[in-house]
Formats: sequence, structure tokens, C-alpha cells
Amino acid sequence: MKDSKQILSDHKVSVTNPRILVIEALLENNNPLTVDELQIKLKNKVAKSTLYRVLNDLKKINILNEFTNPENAIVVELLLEDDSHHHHLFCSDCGEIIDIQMGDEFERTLSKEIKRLEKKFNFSIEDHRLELFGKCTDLCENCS
Amino acid sequence: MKDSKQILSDHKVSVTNPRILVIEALLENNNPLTVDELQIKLKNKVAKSTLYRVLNDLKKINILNEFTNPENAIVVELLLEDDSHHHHLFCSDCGEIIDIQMGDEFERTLSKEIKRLEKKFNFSIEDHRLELFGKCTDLCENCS
DNA sequence: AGAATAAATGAGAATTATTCTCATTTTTTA
DNA sequence: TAAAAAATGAGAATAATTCTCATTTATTCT
Repeated sequence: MKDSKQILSDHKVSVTNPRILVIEALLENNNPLTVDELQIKLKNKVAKSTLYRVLNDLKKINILNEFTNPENAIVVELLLEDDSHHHHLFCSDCGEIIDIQMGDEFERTLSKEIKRLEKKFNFSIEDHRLELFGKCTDLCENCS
Repeated sequence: MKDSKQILSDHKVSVTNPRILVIEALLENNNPLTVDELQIKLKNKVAKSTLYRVLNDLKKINILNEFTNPENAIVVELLLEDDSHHHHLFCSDCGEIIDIQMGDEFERTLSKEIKRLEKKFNFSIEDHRLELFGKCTDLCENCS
């Protein structure tokens, strides 16, 4: 597992206990967590106000991806690799969020479309996000 | 413009003034609005609690699409046509949200990928959402 | 390593967004 | 048109997030 202290010093921010704990909690999970889930995982070892502050700090140094689940609750995940472009699959039964990679053909087709849309709307498009919604049929330990 | 009273009675819910006003405010706009923008548009003609209730009512009868903007604020739009499948383009300068249609080739490629992912994760995938982020370069009246 | 400086933290207050309660009003039923 | 059902407004309650500030911790500079 990556070294949380290293991550912080690499990004030239001070290395503090709450930051280490938050990063480690996120590193332990393969998939994104809601703020509540993260708070529970940290078990009061980090004050609520500090948790929100730390999340904002991680956003500032661009190692945190933040989005919302279908219930509009904020969800976060660490983004450490440069090549970590991925998307998300949400289960409406258990709330699980799974990181997914799309195939090259998809990303190529999307790039073409994006060029078309940039012209059509006179936009410069810098990023995109794809979210898939469904139900995990029987493998998930949370779904009965 | 569509008739808001008709829309409500078609969906077998009672036709009330707040519902009519909310639907008309949403119909006037081509593009999605945040709850605040909607509230401002309605200028206290609908109580805040009623606005939220009406939005929930419209969700229940499946004519409201709800998602979040990059600041995680809730955004809503009416979904009246069956064939209205579309996606969204967000401007990070002015906050504008534009409805976009992707070409057939894109949706075909996406369908193929979805089939692959359904097998890989043993999921049944029912819906998807694509969000594009960028800046409108000079056409928007809000961007200087 | 230790003192001085700068930055971060914890606790809870403040703010904001959303939901809930309930007496009154409006709509629907028939 | 009367009775029954449903929706509304106003504000209280709740939940999520940010802010404040005195104290603690980390960094910097000898």
C-alpha cells in the first residue's frame, strides 16, 4: 500500500495525523465512500469539521475525486495515478459503487463526439464523467 | 408550449396552483435549473416547503430528472417526451447547463460496453448518465 | 535539537439545504 | 354543492457543511 505520509509531502502540504488517517481509510477501500461511511470508518479519530477540511485539502492538491451518488450524497475516492481514468457503476439495492474502466473503442468514440460538440456549442470540453445505474444481481454481500 | 394542467391530470395527480407554477417555470427553460434558480424564478409565489414537495411529486410521476452540478447543488429539469434521452454539458465559468444529444454511434458503442460490464460484474444495468465539463468560450451572455 | 513561526485541529456555533408538522385552504369526489 | 381527501404555507426540526477561535501540532531556521 502507498505511503500516506509520502503522498502528503510529495504534494508539499504538512503531514498531520488527521490527513494520514483519512488517506489511509480511503486507500483501504478499492471503491468510493460517502462522507458518512468515511466518518464511521474513522470512528471519531478525526473531528467532523476536520474531516471536511481534510477532504477540501485533498481536493486542492488534486488527489481527491468527489461526486454524488443517486441519493445526491457526496462520495469521495483517492485519485493517485495519472492513468486512473475510470467511471462508476452504482447498485440501487445496496448502494455499492464500483470503479469501472471503459474499453478503448468507447473512449475513442466519445472523443469524436466531444470534438463535434465543442464545435456545435463553441465549448472547450475538458473532462467527462459516465455513471451507470443498475442492480448487482446476486454477488454482493449487502444484497440479500 | 405544453399545458401544465394537462400534464398533471394525465398523470392522475391533482391540479394545483403551485404545481402549475413549478411546471411552467421549468417549461420556460430549455435547460436545467438549480433549486435556487427555480425558487428565484417563482418569486415567492410558491412556499419553499411546497417547492420541495412539488419537486418530489414530479419525481414520483417520473416527469422530473434530478442530478447535481459540479458544486453538488441539485439541478432539475422536466422530462416529458419518451424519446428525450440526453446528456449534459456544464460550463465551469458561468454554471450554465446545456442539454446535449449524443450521436447514434456513441450510444451503440456504449450499449456494447454495457453488455460487457453486466457480465463482468454480474449486474443488471438499467440507466446511464454522461456529463461533460468545460467552458463556453465566448457565446454565453453570462461569461464575460 | 530547540525556539520561533506558521499551519492545522477540535469543539461547537453558525449557516444552509431539506424535510416535517399541523392548522387552514384548495381540489376532487359523487 | 357538501363531504372527504389532498395539498399548502409558515415555520419548526433535522441534516449536512462551513466557520470561529483558542489550543495543539508541524515546519522552519538556526
